[in-house]
Amino acid sequence: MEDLGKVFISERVEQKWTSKWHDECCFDKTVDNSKESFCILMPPPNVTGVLHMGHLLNNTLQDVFVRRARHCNKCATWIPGMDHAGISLQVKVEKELIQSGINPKKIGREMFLDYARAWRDKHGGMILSQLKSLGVSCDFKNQIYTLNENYSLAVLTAFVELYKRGYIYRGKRIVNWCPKTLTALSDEEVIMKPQKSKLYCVRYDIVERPGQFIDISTTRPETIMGDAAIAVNPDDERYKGLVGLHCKRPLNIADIPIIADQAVDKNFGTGILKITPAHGAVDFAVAQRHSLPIIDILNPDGTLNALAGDEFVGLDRFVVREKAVEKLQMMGALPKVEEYENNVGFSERGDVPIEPRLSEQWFLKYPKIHEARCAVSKGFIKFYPKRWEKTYLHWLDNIQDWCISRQLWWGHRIPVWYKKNSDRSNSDNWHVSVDRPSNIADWEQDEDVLDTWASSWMWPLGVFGWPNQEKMSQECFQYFYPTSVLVTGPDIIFFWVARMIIASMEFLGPDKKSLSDEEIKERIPFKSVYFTGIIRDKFGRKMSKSLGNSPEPLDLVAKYGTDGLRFGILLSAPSGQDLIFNEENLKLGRNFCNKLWNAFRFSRINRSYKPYSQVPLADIVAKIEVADLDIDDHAILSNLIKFCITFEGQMKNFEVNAAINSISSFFWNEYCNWYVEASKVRLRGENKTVFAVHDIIMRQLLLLLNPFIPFITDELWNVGEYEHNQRSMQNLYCETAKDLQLAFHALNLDETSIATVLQLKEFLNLSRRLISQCRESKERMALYICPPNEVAMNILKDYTLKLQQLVGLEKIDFTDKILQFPSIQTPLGIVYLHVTQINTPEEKKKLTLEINKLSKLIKLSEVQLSNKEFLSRAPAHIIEGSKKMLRENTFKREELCKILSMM
RNA sequence: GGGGAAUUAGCUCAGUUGGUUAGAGCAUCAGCAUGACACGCUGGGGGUCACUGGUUCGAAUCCAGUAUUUCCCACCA
Repeated sequence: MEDLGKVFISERVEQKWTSKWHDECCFDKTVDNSKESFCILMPPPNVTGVLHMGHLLNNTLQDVFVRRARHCNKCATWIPGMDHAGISLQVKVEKELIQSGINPKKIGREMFLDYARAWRDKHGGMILSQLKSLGVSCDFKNQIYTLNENYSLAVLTAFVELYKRGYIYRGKRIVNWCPKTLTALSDEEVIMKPQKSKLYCVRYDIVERPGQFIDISTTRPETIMGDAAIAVNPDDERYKGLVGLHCKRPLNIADIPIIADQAVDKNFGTGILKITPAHGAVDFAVAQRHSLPIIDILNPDGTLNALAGDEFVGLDRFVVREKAVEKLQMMGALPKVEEYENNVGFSERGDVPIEPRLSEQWFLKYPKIHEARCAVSKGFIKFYPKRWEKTYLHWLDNIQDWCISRQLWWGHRIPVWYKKNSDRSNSDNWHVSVDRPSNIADWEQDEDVLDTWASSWMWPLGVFGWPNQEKMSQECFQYFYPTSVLVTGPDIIFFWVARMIIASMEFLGPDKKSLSDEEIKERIPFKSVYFTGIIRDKFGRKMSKSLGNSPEPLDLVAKYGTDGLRFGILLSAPSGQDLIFNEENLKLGRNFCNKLWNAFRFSRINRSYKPYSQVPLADIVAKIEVADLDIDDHAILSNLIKFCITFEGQMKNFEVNAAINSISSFFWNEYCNWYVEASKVRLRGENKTVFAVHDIIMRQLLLLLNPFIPFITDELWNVGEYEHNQRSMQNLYCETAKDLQLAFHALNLDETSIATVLQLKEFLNLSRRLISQCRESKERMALYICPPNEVAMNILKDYTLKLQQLVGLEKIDFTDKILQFPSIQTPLGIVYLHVTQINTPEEKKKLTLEINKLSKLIKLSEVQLSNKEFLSRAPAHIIEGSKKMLRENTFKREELCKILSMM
């Protein structure tokens, strides 16, 4: 065996294993019909993105799941991809063009797209290569990009099909308009932010009643010029007489009617609402009901147009707000201004307030809402943690039509052509098809592209080549669909998760108006959804570029090693909760790896016989001499099985954090701190059985740990020569608890050894406490033990050698007398420490304290056991337990009292 | 306004259907070069389980209410 250094140095092995895995095609998609399939689709990162902590967590989890699946004898694949990131990329390219003096709007669509593609090729896709270096085990040869020809076909086919099925329509409606990126947005892309603003009270004169006026509250005086009416609630007694009259619009002066509409809230402000049909969703609805004119005073970029009147034309909306206020004040039409906090919608990408704007867009009325609902509520798709189901269902219950067109160039261009010089509002003049019309010269294509999410929602179908049947079978759709688990953040539950489910319900299989439960089950895109937490900094803030509170993942790799980083991040990720990032945990991850490294070094140290070649578990077990097995061997092997059962359950339920803690606790506490230490005495004698037990534990740990820390485990697996000819352990089978039980059958493991070892542990702990309290010098000391019975005596006698080693004692002796030494009670008897000088008052104080504590417990038990209700209602084992405790504590107290009386 | 989640040691969190004296890791304190590991080992201290009621023989756990924190949805008057 080669010489391993004291410290595990991650970077020495990472590169090697990354290339090895990919050279050996460990992660290539294959189909093995004898095995269960397992498939994860990577949520495609934005082509514009760079690796951040969220990706790290998300992809580490996916990697853990897929690697674990491979060890569980599943035929597993993980398909990576990349999202073209519509607005995001377009904004980036525009910025770059402007910086180099090019007006992106003027160069035309084709040239812009050339620039965009060039940008993508140069800067795009950083993440995937960064992920590769983090050890993710996806099939990099099989990357899907949302603008690929095949994938685009899926996106466009979906559009065309939905149009044919009557779900897509073109409409002139109020949409969320981003004046910065000059495109419409979906409701989901609007972020509400609380803003400190002002509530202006504006005075409108009543035309028919000179000298009379009404006051109206508004936060947006710049839209007054677009007012088409003034509305009150029909039930509002105060204003009943006004309905049907007119009032004077104070800016861009005109007479506008006073109308009554239910949409007005009597209790807000003065109870009067100004109606600006082109610039508010409610207002637009009111205007439609009352056939009001629509006065659109805004340009797409947020400046005002001629309809606003000469004095405002060309000015920005916020400049106009100030000017309007000034003017109203001069006119005496502004009786009151109050400070006011309200929520304002911001454009997610542009980060400016969105403008509700009337415009013509493509809308989708969601299909298969009921089915998408059932898929989750009936448990065909399981959410982890389950509570996100409510959020999902609530969204579906309140779903609004989706504006899917974007006024951008980068993306999937809407597959609709209009007859040249014809009326576009008449659908007779449309050609809606994946293929362009044959006499293309007579047609012009819709200028817009689809919302990026209207392409990513096809992900589970598109990656498998839908709708092309040939491609689908080539991509093994039948075998891998539905995919196993989707790992993503809850922040895109509406954007993406819900929509993927809807798309799958609608498009998989024949077109049907509704689906049976069986059909829903067949169409689900994934069986489980694992929602990760959101990574926050230690102040609980989201990690973001603007706050600068996100560490650079690759720096962390350099500091803690990839394995340490992976382990650390999972350690701090309790399931179902946001996680507070703490670099301390990464240190723990690194330390864990180092501990594993050294435990391995220990298990291989000083071995005279040759390393194994190709070692199946059975061969190692066969090296054990059953007669040589001692209590610790029995206990550690029994514990290994117990721990594996726990671990398997946790992994099955996606409790990664808990699983890591179990494995860490078994490895560190049971194995390193107890078994390794206890076995040192026997290892002096080249005990084959002990070597074999170490080997079994190490081998199993490496297999179980591999999904979490793939580099170090593969390295050790090979150094340890569990496999001959330096093969990676990636696709090896990991024995289950059941397999272990079978393999250990011939060993006749005694499970009661676990309890006995627990007693020994406590005995040891208490003895050590006594020693550390009363230690007089660095010399080794002597203990005298007074066991309460034969059984305890025998346990201790068998263990004497180990005890001496573990406590570092000069001598252990047994006694049946009460000695004048400092003492402590243990489950295996009273222990006396031989000292030259005893501090009697101190000892007396200690004993009295202990006696008092016992007395309290005894009292408690007595009270409980004298309670008739308790005796008649509590289950037998609880009563028995209480009695046993009373007995034991009474006995203990008597013992201590005796010692005390002798002092 | 509607809904979700959280509240347990200084910090981060476990605590399974109520049941013996509430756990872990980190931090802290003390000790230790003990045949892998100081990225380590050993031991100690530290909790009125947010609060108030209720159900129960028995409540961190179940119920009701209160408080605080937090997230999501709705909302440019």
